[in-house]
Amino acid sequence: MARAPADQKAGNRRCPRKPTSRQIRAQTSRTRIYETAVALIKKNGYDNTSISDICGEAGISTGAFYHYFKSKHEILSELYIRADYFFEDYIAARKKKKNSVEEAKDYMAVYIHFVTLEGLNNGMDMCRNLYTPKNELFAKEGRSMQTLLETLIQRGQEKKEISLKFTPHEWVNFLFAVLRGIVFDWVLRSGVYDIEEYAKFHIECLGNYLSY
Amino acid sequence: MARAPADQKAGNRRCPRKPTSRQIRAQTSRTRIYETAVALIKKNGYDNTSISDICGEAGISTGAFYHYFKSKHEILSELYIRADYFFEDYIAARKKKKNSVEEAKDYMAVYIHFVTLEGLNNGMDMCRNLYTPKNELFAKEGRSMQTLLETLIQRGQEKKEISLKFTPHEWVNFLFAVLRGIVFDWVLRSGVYDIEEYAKFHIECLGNYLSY
Amino acid sequence: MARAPADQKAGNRRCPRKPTSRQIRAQTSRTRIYETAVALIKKNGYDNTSISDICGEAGISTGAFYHYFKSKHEILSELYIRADYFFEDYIAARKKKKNSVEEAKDYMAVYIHFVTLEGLNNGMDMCRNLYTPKNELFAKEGRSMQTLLETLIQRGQEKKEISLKFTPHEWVNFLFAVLRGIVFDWVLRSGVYDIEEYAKFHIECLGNYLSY
Amino acid sequence: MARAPADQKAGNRRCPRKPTSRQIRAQTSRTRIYETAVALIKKNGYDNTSISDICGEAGISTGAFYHYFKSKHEILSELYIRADYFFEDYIAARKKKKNSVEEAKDYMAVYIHFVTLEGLNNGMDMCRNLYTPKNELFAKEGRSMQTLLETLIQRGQEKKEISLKFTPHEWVNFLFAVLRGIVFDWVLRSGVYDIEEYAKFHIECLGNYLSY
DNA sequence: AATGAATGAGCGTTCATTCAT
DNA sequence: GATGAATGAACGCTCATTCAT
Repeated sequence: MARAPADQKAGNRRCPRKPTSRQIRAQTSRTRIYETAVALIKKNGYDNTSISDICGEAGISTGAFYHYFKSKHEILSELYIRADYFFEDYIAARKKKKNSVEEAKDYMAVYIHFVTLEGLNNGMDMCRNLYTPKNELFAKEGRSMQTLLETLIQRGQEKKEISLKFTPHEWVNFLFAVLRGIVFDWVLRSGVYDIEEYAKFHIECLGNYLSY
Repeated sequence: MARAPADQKAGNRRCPRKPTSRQIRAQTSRTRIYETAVALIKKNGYDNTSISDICGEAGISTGAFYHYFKSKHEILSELYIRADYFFEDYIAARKKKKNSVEEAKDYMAVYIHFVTLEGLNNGMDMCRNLYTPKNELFAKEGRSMQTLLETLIQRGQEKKEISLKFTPHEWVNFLFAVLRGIVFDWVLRSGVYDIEEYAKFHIECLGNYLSY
Repeated sequence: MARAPADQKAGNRRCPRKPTSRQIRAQTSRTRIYETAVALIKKNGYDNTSISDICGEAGISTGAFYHYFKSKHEILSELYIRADYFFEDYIAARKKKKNSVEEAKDYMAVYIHFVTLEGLNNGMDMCRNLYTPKNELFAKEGRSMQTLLETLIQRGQEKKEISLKFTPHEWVNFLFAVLRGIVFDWVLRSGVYDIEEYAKFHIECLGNYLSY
Repeated sequence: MARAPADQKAGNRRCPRKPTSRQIRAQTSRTRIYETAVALIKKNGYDNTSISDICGEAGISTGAFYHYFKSKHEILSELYIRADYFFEDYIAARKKKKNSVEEAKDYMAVYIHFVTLEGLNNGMDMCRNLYTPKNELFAKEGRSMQTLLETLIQRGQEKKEISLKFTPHEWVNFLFAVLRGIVFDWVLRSGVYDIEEYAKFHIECLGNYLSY
C-alpha cells in the first residue's frame, strides 16, 4: 500500500507484529495530529488554522506537534504526497478501457470525482483552501496525477488514437487547465451544483479535441 | 454650498485642472497609498502585505492610510471596481465583429489579454494573489465582466447564432470556468509561456461549442 | 438667564440685536458641536465617542472642533456647568413649601426627576455614562446642586425644623449618598421601573431622619 | 489517567504541597500576572491599564499573558468570582445573631467592610473603577452577595421579624441601592472619612425600615 | 515521548491632536 | 472661521516556534 512507508520507519525491523505500547502511541499521535490538522485546514483554511487549534483538537501538546513535524508547513507537504499515492491507487484499481481517448476521459472524470469527494483530503472546503496559485505544491512537475496522464496520452499517440498536434506534456497542461478551471468555478459558486454531472460535458469536448 | 471647489468642478471651463493645492496633495497621497498597496500586494500577496509595509513604502503614517481607506480590505474592493471600469472601457473601445460567436471569442481573448497585461492593476503576480476561491469578490454575480458577456450571448441566441442548449447565464459560467482555468494554470506555471497564444486554441474550441 | 455668559462673549457689545452671519455661524457651530457631542456621549459613553464621531455628526471638521474647544474633555466640563445652571433655574422656579423638611423632600424629588428626565443632558443613558466615581466633576464641592440644599438645610436648622445631629454639609453628603445610590441602582437595572415612584419611599424616610 | 499530578491531588495526604516544579512555575506566573493586573487596575483603572503595562510590570511577555487569560476582560471576571467566594466565606465565618434584623444589619456592615477593605482585591481605588453602571457583572442577578441576603430576609419574614411590605427580592434591591450609594459617595470623596463609621447610621435606619 | 510555559515581533485598527492652508 | 491631511503611539490580541523539564 502506498501509505505504508511512513509507518514502516517507526520500528518494525525487530518486532514486526507486536509494537510496544510506546510505538502504538507514537503512531497514534502522529496520525492523529496529521488527520486533525488536515480536517481543520479543510474546514477553516491553512492560514486560519493555528498549531494550537490542531493540538487542542488532537489532544496533544504543541511540543508533541513539533516532535513529529518540522513545521506547520510540513503538514501540507505530506498532504500532497499522500494525495498522490491515493490517486495512484485509485486509478490503478479502475478497469481499463479499450480506447486511449476513453481512458483519458475516464481519467479526467476520476480526477473530478477524486478532488471533489469528501474523502482522504478533499471536498469543497478543502479545494477552497487549496486551489490557489500560491500553493506551490500544486505546480510541482512530475506529480503522479500529471505523469500518469502523460504516460497514458503518450501511449495513445503511439497507438494513433490521440492527436499529435501537442506533445503529451502539452496535452496534460491543456487538459488540467480546463479541469482545474471547472473545480475552481465549482468552488467559487459554493458547490451549488453537481460537479461530476457538470464536468461530463466539458470532458466530452476535451475527448473530441484529443481525438482529431 | 459655500466652498469653492464644488463650483470649480461644475463651471470652470477655462481652468478645469486647477483644484486647490490641498486637494492635489490629498489626491496625490491617496493615489500613492493605493498604488503602493497594489504593488506590494502583487509582489507579496494580500496576507503578506501589512499596513505598515504599505505605509513605510509610501512614506506616510498609518493614520494617513486610514484617513483614505476604511480598512485594508478596501484596497481590494477598489481594485475590483477599477478593474471592472477599465474592462468596460476596454471592451467598449473594440470595434464590433459581424458575428456573435466571433464577438464572444474576441471578448474572451480580451479577457485573457486584460487579466494578463502588466497594466492598470494586473499581471501575473496579481493573479497569483487574486485567483483564489476565497476571494469573495470573484464570485460576485453581476460584475461587468460577466454581465457584458451574458448580454452578448443573449443577443447571439436571438439572432440564432449561438446555441440554445444553455441559458446565457449558464454559458457565461461555463466559459468563465475554462477561462479562469487557463489563467490559473498560467500562473501556476509562473507564466513561462505566452498565455494569449496558448489561449487561442482554447478559445477556438469554445467558439465551436457556442455555435452548434 | 443662566446660560448666557458663553454667548455674550461672542460679540453683542456693539450690535446686540443683529449679529452678522459670521457670528450666527459661529454660535451655530459651537452650539451644534456641543449638542452633538453631548448627544453622542449620552448614547455611547465618553470613551466610545471620538472627536471624529462628533465632527461627522455635527457636519464640521476636526479643526473646527478644536477652534471652539481646547480638548475633548472640555465638553464634559461645560456639561456640568450647564447642568448646574439649569438645575438652579429649575429649583428657583418651584414654588416654596412652608416647611423646611418638606422643602428638602421636594428638592430631592426634583433631583431625581431632573437627573432622570430626558432633558438637557440627562436620562438613563446619560447616567450610565456619568455615574462613575472616576467622573471628577461629580465630586467637586460647591456645585449648585449641593450648595443649594446645604443652604436650605441650614435655614431649616435655624428654624428648628431640621435636626442638628449633623452639620448642613454632613446632611447634604448623607442625603446625596442615598440619592445617588437610587439613581445608580436604577441605571444598573436598566430603568425597568419608575424611579420617581420608587424614590418616594426613600425620600419619605430621609425626611423622617431630617426632622427628629 | 497517566499523569502523576492528578493522583497527587487526590490522595497524597502526606505531601499535599508537592506539585511539579513546572506547575509551581505556572501557578506563580499566573498569580503574578493576576495580581499585577489587579494592582494596576486598582491604581489606574481598567481602561488605562494596558496589557503591555501589566506584562511589563509582571516581567512577562504578552504571549504569556494570553497563555493564562483568554482576554483582558477575564481578569475582571475572575476578580468578581473571587470576590464572591471571599465574601461567602467571610459571611460564613461570622457568628450568628439571634434576630433577623440584627443579622441583616450585620450583613450590611460586613458588605461595607468587605468592599472597603484593602484586602484580597478591594479598597477604594478598586471601587473607583468598579462602581460604574456599565459594569455588567455588577448587575448580574444571583451573585452570592445578593442571594445570601435574600435568603436571610426571607427567613426573617417567616419568623415575623421582618416587614412584609416588600418581597425579599425587593428588599435586597432597596438595601443594596443605599449601600452602593454609600460606597459610591465615599469613593467620590476619595475616602476622606471612615466609611464603616459613617455607614453605621445609614444601616441603623435601614434596620428600622426592615422591622416595622 | 511528551509537556506546556514562554517568547516577542507582528497584526489591523483607533484617535486626540496639530498645523499649513 | 474653517478645513482636513497628517501624525504616531497605543491598543488588544495572535501565533509559529523554542526549550527546559
